[in-house]
Amino acid sequence: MAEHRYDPKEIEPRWQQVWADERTWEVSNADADPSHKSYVLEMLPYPSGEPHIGHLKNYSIGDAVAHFHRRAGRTVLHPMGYDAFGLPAENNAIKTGVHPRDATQKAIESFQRQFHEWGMSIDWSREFGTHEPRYYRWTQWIFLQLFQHGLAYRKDAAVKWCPNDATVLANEQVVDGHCERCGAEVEARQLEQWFFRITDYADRLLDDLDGISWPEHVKTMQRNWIGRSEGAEVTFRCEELAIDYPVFTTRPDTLFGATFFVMAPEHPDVERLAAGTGQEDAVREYVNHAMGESVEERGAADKPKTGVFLGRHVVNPVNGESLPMYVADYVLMEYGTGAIMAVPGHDERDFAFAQAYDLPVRRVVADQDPEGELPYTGDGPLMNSHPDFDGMHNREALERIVDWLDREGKGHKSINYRLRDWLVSRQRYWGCPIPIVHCDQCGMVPVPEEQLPVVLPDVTDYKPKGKSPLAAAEAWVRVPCPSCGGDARRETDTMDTFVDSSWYFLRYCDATNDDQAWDPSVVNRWMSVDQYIGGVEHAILHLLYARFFTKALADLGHLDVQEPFARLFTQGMITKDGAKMSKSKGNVVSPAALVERYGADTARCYILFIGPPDQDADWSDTGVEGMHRFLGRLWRTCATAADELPEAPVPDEPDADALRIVRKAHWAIDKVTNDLDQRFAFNTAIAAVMELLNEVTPEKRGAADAGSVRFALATAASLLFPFAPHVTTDAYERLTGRRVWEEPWPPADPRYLEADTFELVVQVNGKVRDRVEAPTGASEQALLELARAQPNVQAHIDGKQVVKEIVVPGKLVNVVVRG
RNA sequence: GCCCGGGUGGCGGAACGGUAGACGCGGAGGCCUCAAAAGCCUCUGCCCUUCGGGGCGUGUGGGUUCGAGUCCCACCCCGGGUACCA
Repeated sequence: MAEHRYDPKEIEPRWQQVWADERTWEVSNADADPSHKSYVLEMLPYPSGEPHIGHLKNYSIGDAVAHFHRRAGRTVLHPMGYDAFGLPAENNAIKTGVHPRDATQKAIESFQRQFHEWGMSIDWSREFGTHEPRYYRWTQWIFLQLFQHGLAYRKDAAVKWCPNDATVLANEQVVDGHCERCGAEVEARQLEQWFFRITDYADRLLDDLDGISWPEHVKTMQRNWIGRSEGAEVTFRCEELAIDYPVFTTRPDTLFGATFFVMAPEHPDVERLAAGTGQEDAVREYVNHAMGESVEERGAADKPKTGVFLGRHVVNPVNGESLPMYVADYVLMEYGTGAIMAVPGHDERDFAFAQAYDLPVRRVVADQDPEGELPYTGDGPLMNSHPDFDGMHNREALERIVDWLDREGKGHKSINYRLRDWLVSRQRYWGCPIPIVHCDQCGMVPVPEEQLPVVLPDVTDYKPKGKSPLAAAEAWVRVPCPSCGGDARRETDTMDTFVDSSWYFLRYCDATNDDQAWDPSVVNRWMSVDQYIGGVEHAILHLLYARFFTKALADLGHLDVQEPFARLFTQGMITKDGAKMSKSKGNVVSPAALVERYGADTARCYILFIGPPDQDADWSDTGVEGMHRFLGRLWRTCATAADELPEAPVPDEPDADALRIVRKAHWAIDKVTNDLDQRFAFNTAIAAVMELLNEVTPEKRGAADAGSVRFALATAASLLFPFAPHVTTDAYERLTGRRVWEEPWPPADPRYLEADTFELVVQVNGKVRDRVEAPTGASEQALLELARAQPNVQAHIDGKQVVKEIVVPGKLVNVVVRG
């Protein structure tokens, strides 16, 4: 008899070849029927170097979901592509002179090879890179759609500038005052840039979060980022200069407590306010200093409050009081109106400023203790305000005061957002060109659709110089104006790469369409993505932008869905020895090395077995060995059984040993199905298959008949298929002659889920005192009698008074005694 | 500071308010072998034991309950997000 040895190096390529030859995972748009389609998508990779362990986890999760959905009878769209534009390839080009396209292409090939070696069930007919003209042609088309509908615009604004990458950044790309990418300290600059009007969608982006199945913490992060605040805009007049200054406040109920007024250093009126007051020099000096501060310095929370008197006053509209005006850097120009009313009694920042500059503090909201410590930011009845409002709860007074202001023309309800418009232009080379031509006569002219794509030209110098390297491609820049035909120049900025990834999920639906970005009738049938899977680091940027694009494109009539990702799963990080893997730490686990040593099935299974996939997990080298042993045992047991045991059906009345393993098989079906369907509990699903196999090994299965053993083993292979597709396919074929991916997901037979007897747990005063075999359908009375008959139970209740008896049918009995 | 997660054996982790520690790793002993590798079997939370069993155990302190890792209150520690947003 032939010795069976588990050899992934032989098994895995053999089945990968079958899947490639037969294009097993391709789906036709004709089969996209909303009643049974499933769109399973993992975030597309940025192709740089080799795939890392996080990719393996991401795509192992996605592939398991895709397989499970397929075998549950759904038509699964499971595509793959590459987010290929971006700075790392360009920075590499500056260093080495290698064209970013070549470096990117090399990385893409490495990703492609490994995805194949991992056995991922991907529809390769829909593959693309976002750097290919056949893709970015449509990125440009979308830009023009937004431009033509006023959602893309150019304006001069204070923007965040990364001096190292020599480009502007979106607000979302600035982390603690530093460039998200390179870590350099970000500067503020006044520049004319391109923006997308995402703020128009703030309310919808907020409201529609309620309708999607996303992790609550991701929704919370988006809500905080959008930062909707309800309040009022209130007008304070500077009589000396006859200028009205509106301020935004969320606490109009504290208007009577305002004792001074503060403007941001960037406020355009600061200089003219100070003019002629004797404060000019002090103000100018302060403003210059504030402007010179880095974003990080200025943003430090514990920074002492500083500011300078402007020499002017404004009138508080509710009581006519005259309030001194200050300029202080704790007020931000980009939020609200760039000016605030200061209520030191009920705002910590205003209080700190008042302390520093010896300004009056007035309590206008009573605390539990009316003379309690200030500042008090909580609620309570108003005091020291106005006879009409004193004693009224501040939340009610808030409404009344705003109504009053409105009637008097001094203010009105208002809503403010933290969200800013999305700055999308970049002064860099390796990105999608913005399809706009600047003409002295006609202004900004969109490149006509039929001339798309505007192809990214080759340049020799990628180095950023404060303007795009494309500006050096003179022959490319100079074009006739599409409108008047006169001399004109192309826009030389490129788009933020987040633009590329904000619509790729739409292109997958109709990836080979050369006539349009997509056919709406096709997209409407595949979308929304049923299950999206990726890292939580994209909780704000990518996910917010993609939602915005989807809504904007829907408004323009190009698709019918409002939300791109119906369900989201965010995976945890894989660490090594508790630390993030990095080349500098030398603790990188390479998927390629893993697959080489153990095979893809082991690598994929272990990464899912290691713990709940949404949590961080620490890599263990010995843990992988264990998984490899398990897969080897599974394959060997199946292969041997296929050779040695005759083919036979499961008997109608299996004997005791057979019944045990058939029951275990159905238990495992039930468990794995639930773990996959209801939760993302891959770790416990795999553990259930391990338990099943442990019952069916030759040493453990006793006298079970061949049919029952074959059934249990085939079931184990079938259930493990979504995680370890090669070894299970091979084992299943040996046992049944059929292809497991063509088999429907097995149903659990309820007849086998419940046994004739169960183990009754007997407690006395909540402590387990015995366990005893009991018939499944026994009455409560019968269970009680059985329980009390046990000697050890007797010993614990003997001589004591039975106070109460609890019976949980099918589970336990608890006898409560006293004395 | 605020908002989320999370604290369970030597380790990763299981556990509808009902047997805490499934499954795996690691460890101990054994089988097979001339020997090894591979494989297989048994045991493995801590303490006590007359070997029947008993006591203690899920970050800490309270509470609810016949019964709490699970629910409630207060607190401690770790991780993440966010922070002059008026």
